[in-house]
Amino acid sequence: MGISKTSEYSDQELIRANQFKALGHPARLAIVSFLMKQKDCICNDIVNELSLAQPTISQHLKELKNARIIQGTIEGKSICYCINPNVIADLVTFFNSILVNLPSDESCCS
Amino acid sequence: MGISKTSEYSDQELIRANQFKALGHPARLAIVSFLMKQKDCICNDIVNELSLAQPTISQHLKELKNARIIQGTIEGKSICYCINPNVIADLVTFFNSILVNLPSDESCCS
DNA sequence: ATAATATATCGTAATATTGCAATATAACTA
DNA sequence: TAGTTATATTGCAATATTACGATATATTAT
Repeated sequence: MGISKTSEYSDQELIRANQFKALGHPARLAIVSFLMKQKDCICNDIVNELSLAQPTISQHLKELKNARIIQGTIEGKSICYCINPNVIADLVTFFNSILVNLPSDESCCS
Repeated sequence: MGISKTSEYSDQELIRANQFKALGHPARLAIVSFLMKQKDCICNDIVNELSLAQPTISQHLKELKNARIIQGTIEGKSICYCINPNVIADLVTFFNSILVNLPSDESCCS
């Protein structure tokens, strides 16, 4: 009957939720901000930048990578991470479509 | 030295992370989708819509409300929830600013 | 081959989240 | 007032996340 009463959640919903979950931790958000500020690829200056141990950063990077927020390529003995522009563009579209679908008058709940 | 080596995380980062955390669960995302589809305010048809118990929905609504993603107003004996357009607009801006700051050529990590 | 550097994985403790039954609260209704 | 409906809160078990030391892997340098 409802969104999840029949099928649980759709793949789309699960993927989307996973993207937000990945962004929903200050350390991971800081990693994204850092990658953004650097313009070009940054490898593990991130470890020196955040006050977290290397395995912890590695774990956070893995989650961001699973959610496709970032991507990494091997660059000699280090790894070059950067933001995946497609996912970010997709998120812009997602929020824009919410905005567009909202009632124009904000009379509701105000 | 780093983002969090001196001060932990900034208020902005914590607020932002909290917004994403709120969106980072399929049930809460389904609530947002549902509110979006309804255009006007929906109260607790949500409970009938999702396959979760009423206290669980109430808890999820609380988290969305804390993160300012939704807002609720009392409407007689029920409560009218709807999406907060300001936060959504702010998120559009957030992701747009990431897009704008990315290097134009995607040579990096490709 | 050995050492050094960069990163990932494993195991595990501490903590947080999720989901719900039971119960409380608040507002209408008869 | 008592009953009903809509929602919130509490308490708690099951599960997931976070952080990190120890260790593994992979690449480059000597």
